[in-house]
Formats: sequence, C-alpha cells, structure tokens
Amino acid sequence: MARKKQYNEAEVLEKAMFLFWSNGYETTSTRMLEKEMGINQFSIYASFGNKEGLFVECVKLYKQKIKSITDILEESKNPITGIKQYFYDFIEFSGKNEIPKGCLITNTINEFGTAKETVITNDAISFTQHIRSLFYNNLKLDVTKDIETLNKQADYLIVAIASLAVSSKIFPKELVNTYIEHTFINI
Amino acid sequence: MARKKQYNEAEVLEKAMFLFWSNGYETTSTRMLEKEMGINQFSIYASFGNKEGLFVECVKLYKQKIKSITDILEESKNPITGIKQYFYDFIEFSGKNEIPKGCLITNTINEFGTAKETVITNDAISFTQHIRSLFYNNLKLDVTKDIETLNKQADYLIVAIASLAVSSKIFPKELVNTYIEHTFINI
DNA sequence: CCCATAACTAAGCAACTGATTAGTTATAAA
DNA sequence: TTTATAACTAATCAGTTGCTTAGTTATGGG
Repeated sequence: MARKKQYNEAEVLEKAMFLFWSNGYETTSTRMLEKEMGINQFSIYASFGNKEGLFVECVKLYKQKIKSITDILEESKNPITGIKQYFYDFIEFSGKNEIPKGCLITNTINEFGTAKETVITNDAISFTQHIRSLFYNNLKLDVTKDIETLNKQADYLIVAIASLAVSSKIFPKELVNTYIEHTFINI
Repeated sequence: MARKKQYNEAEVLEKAMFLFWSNGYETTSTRMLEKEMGINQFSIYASFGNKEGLFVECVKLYKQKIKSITDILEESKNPITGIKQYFYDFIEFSGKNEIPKGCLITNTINEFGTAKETVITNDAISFTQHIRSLFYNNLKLDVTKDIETLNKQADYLIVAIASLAVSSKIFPKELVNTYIEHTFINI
C-alpha cells in the first residue's frame, strides 16, 4: 500500500542513545540527532513522537544494555564480591571504548534535578531503587547480618555507586579503582 | 563627568552566583540573569564582559564563600574528624536554607566534562586538587601513617567528597549522613 | 548653566532551539 | 498500470539564545 521505512528504528535509536549518553538531554539538539541518526527530523518525530519520547525510549534501551551486568549481580552467590564486581563492571560499561560518559540514568537525574518531576526522572529514580534492592539481596547472602546492618550497607552502597557513576567520568581510572577498593574495606 | 552606576557589582554578582549554582551554566540564560540581577543585559556585559566572564567571577566568589569551611579543616589539629566535619559542613553549605544545589565547582566540571578544556574547568580541577592537599595534610597529623597510606586515603576521600557533592542534591539527607558515617569507618 | 561622558533602556541581530508544514517519492494492493 | 497511502525531503514556524547597537538619561567638572 505504501512506502517502506528506509531506516531501522532499533539502529537509529541506539545511535540516539549514545548521543544523549555522551551529551545529556538538553545539550543534544534535534539537529545533532538528525545527523547522528542519519534520518530527517520528520522521521524522528514520526517514529518517537517528540524529543522527550525519543529520550524515554533511549533510557529503556540503556536499561536493557545494562541488564547483563545486573544479571551477574542478581545471580551471584557471593556476598559483597558480587557487588564489588558490579562496581567494576559498571565503570567499564560506562566508558567502553571511549571517553567515560557516566551513567545515563544518574546523569539524567542530575541534569533535571529531583524538584522537576517528569516521567524521565521518576523512571530513573525507580531504577536506582531497583539496584539498591539487588545490593540488599546480595548482602543478605551473609546470614549473620541483621536487617539494620543490611539497610545501612545497602544505603551506603547505592549512594557510593550513584555518586561514582557521575564522578567516574571526571577522575582518572586509577583514582576510581582506589575509591572502589576502599569502599569495600568495611562492608 | 559622567553618570554613576545604579547598581552594586558585588551585590548583583552574588545573585548571579546563586542562579548559576542552582541551574548550571548553560541553563542560566542572560534573560534569567537580567531578571535575577535586576539590571539590563548591557550592564552585565559592561561589568563582566560576557557570560563566561561573569561565570568566572561567580566561581571566584564561590571559593571565597567556601573558604570559611576549608579554613576549619586547615586549622584542625584533629586527624580524620577534621575531614569528617568538612564533609558535614560542606553538605550543610551546599543546601543552606533551600534545595540542595551541590557544589558549584563539581557541578561545573560535570556539566562541561574534562574533554572540553576551558578556563572554567581547569580552575575547577585545580580547586579539587587543593582540597585533596588539605585532606592529605590533615591525615598526616596521624604520624603513624606511611606516605602510601596517606595518598590512598586522600585519593579515596577526594573522590568521595567530589562524588557526594554532586549526588547530595538528589538523595535525602539521612541517606547522605549514612554515607558519610560509613565513609569514615575505615580511615 | 553647559556639556562631555559614562550609565542606562529597549530594540534588534544572527544563530539556534523543538516542532510542523507543504510538497514529492516510493510502495503494494486493486 | 493505476492509485491510495505512508515515508520521505526541505523549507519554515515561532520562540529562545548570547550579544550588540542606536538612542536616551543622569552626572559632575568647567
């Protein structure tokens, strides 16, 4: 009946995701997206509605990508070392093959702030809570810990990783490694 | 000979600083600055050259403001607790009487990234190094520590505070406190 | 009082933003 | 082949950005 799409939505979405991840939401203009995705603005709006809609899809894709790392954590039977591995894997993931970009989720929370409540930030915050629960469950593998300790340590670790996610892009790798090693001394 | 300035440069600069601190560099438009500073754009450009020039002056003012906290750290004869106090004072300072704004310096490094080298980021990074040296000197008050330990701990603490400076604005106060308490368990 | 001079106001500049439009082209069912 | 329809292109929308300019107003030494 009609013409076929000349582009693959999944492909162009991935390109958009990397652009948002590198530059943040506001800094990434629709013209930059056009160029990077290799399609006309009209096509972007036809496929994703608007800039925010495109970004929401990018965050979904990001979560999928990071799932391989969280899966390892979820399946780990090794308390603490599982979380430590997550820290290292995450840092590796955040700067793969290029300049560290931090974490798309925490970058976003940081860019918008918590005051400005949007679909984007609410989604991002709930993802952070999800990671915290994975930490909690991993820590619980050590049956000698009471609930209060588990909560305190989970709180500590989620602040540590969320903070590091943002700051890892501005510090050299050795410094980040020193930080991670020290973080797990007393857990 | 000529007309007198109708505004006080120090006063309007302080207002600009709070605006940049709350919103970041890019998000703060010259129209917002006009409104907040209560003067015409022409006057802003007459006094500070351009937007970047104004921002540089704001960062200078910020450093002056934060000096009262770093002074306490510098004068402290108490290893570790002096630094811990700095953490708490800094968090207090970053969210005084209002929504936490983080740290103007680390916010800036974060917004611009390290790749984009400007007067602003270089200045900000050297300030971070300055704080690290204050940490180092405080840790050194404990004469039993060797140089390697001092460096590792100073590295750990500078990443911790720089990270926390950014993330403190997105986490509730109790969580931040939990993080700080845990940070100093093994120092 | 006069007037050179600097401080002011408001309008405007080109470049960019997210988003839309009118017009053209390719596709596949009839 | 015809034709309805969706996918495409490029121009354009109004609004905003950092910054400048032309024109007006206040000041204080002569």
